[in-house]
Formats: sequence, structure tokens, C-alpha cells
Amino acid sequence: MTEIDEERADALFHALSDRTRRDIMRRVLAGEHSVSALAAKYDMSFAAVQKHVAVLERAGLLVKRRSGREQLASGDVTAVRSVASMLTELEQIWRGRIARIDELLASDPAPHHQED
Amino acid sequence: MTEIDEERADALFHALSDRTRRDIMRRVLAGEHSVSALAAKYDMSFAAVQKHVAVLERAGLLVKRRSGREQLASGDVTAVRSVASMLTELEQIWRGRIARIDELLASDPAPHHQED
DNA sequence: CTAACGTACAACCAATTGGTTGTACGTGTC
DNA sequence: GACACGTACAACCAATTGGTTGTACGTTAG
Repeated sequence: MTEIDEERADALFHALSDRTRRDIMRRVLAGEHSVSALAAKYDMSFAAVQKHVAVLERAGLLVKRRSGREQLASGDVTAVRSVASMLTELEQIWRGRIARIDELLASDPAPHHQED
Repeated sequence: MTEIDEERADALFHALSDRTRRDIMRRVLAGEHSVSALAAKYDMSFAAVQKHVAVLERAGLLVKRRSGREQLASGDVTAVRSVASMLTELEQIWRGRIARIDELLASDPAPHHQED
């Protein structure tokens, strides 16, 4: 369970850690693009772009749909949101820390050497 | 400018793409921990954990503060938020796509061969 | 049918990653 | 001052990454 989640998180963050892949995500979130239409946008081989698309697809950040001989890629916004929610989890942990500090300060204004 | 931003994004997503580093982030967002206190939590060498902390520090996700002979690491929530805002940017692009589709449907209910 | 297009994938390569051990150095403790 | 502790970093290693070229295969156009 958590193991699967962590694996998914690994894949999602890793997929987004490359600028070409983030750029592809911007395009496919804006609308459907065939793999070769995407490949035409970058100064690298078709195969390289196809591999980037495959990484994004494996991470679940985009889905492909066949249309004739083209494969149309479309960004999945729910996957993007799932990454955002992982960050929210981190934010919540931090909030907990701040809340604890606040409680401490409220119950005892100067527990130790802290005059600021 | 955008080049720097992309480099920063690379570093942030890459830093978060490892489960040990995400776990370290949870701990240091909850409170300060020395590098050796962190290292004690994982089944790997001190040097390995120290390198993970260095990756997070380089990405700006945590800061270190010297206290005696210990180096206390603390998570930086603003860096976490900056990652979240990158995802919000992606979400906005997607919203634009949906808005465009909605407009199209509103102005012309059946522009071409689309009967559903 | 044949040719061109769009895609997938294997094989290969240099660079990077995540791990190891070992060494060095500053900081407290005794 | 001597010693243990906490940290940093170099050197090394296997595995992965991001790129390449080449090949194969299904699909559409002539």
C-alpha cells in the first residue's frame, strides 16, 4: 500500500524532474498532440521524445489514444493534482510543527533561554 | 531567468524523486534534526544520508544551522510551496484548455462531425 | 501493391545516481 | 592534550538516465 504509493511518488517526481518532460506536460495539458507533433518541437531525435512521452505515460501523467496512425497524447490533470496533494501532506506536517510551537509558547511564555 | 527557474525546478523535483529524501523532508519539516540523528533512522551508511541531505540542501528544500558540533537541518516550507505553485501553473494550463472547449461549445454547438 | 508516415523498441554510449569505504577536520569532553 | 563525536568529502562501483542510431511493424495515401 504505502510501498505502492511511494513507488508512484518516485515515478511522478522523477517524470517531472526533466525540463523537456515538463514542457511536454504543458503542451499535452493544453490539448492533444501526436508523438511526432511533440517530437518536432524539440532539438532531439524522435526516439528521445518518444521515450520522454513513455516516461510520462508510465507515471500516469498522460494518456495516449490511437487516432488512425497517430498516437494522441493528453495530459492527465488528476495525476498533477495527486502530486500537489503529496506536497500538501508535507505542508501539513510543517503546520503541525508550528502549531506545537505555538501551543508551547502559549502555555509557557519562556521555557528556556529564548528572549525573542 | 526562465533558464534559472527550470534549473531550480529540475533540482526540486529531482530532490523529491527519492523516497528516502521525501522521508527526510517529513522529519525536518516536523522539526530540527541533526544529520547523524537522521542517519540513525535509515538502514544505510552515514555518508549516504549526508549526501541525501546535501541534495535537499542544494535544492533549497532544507537549511542547516550549526549548533555546537552538530548541524541541525530544518525543512523550508516555502520551497515546498514553490513546487506546489509549479503544479498550479500546469493546472492553469489545463483549465485554459477546458475553458476553450467550453467557449467553443457555447458559441457553436456542433462545429464539425461530433455528435456526442 | 507499394511507398511514406507514425510509432515502438532494441542496442549502444557517456554521464549521473545512489550506494559504499576511507580519510580529514572541527568541536566538545575528560 | 588526547579522544570520541559529528560532519564533509574524495574515490570507487553498479545501476540508471538521457541521448543516439537502426530496425520492425501497423496504417494511410497513391
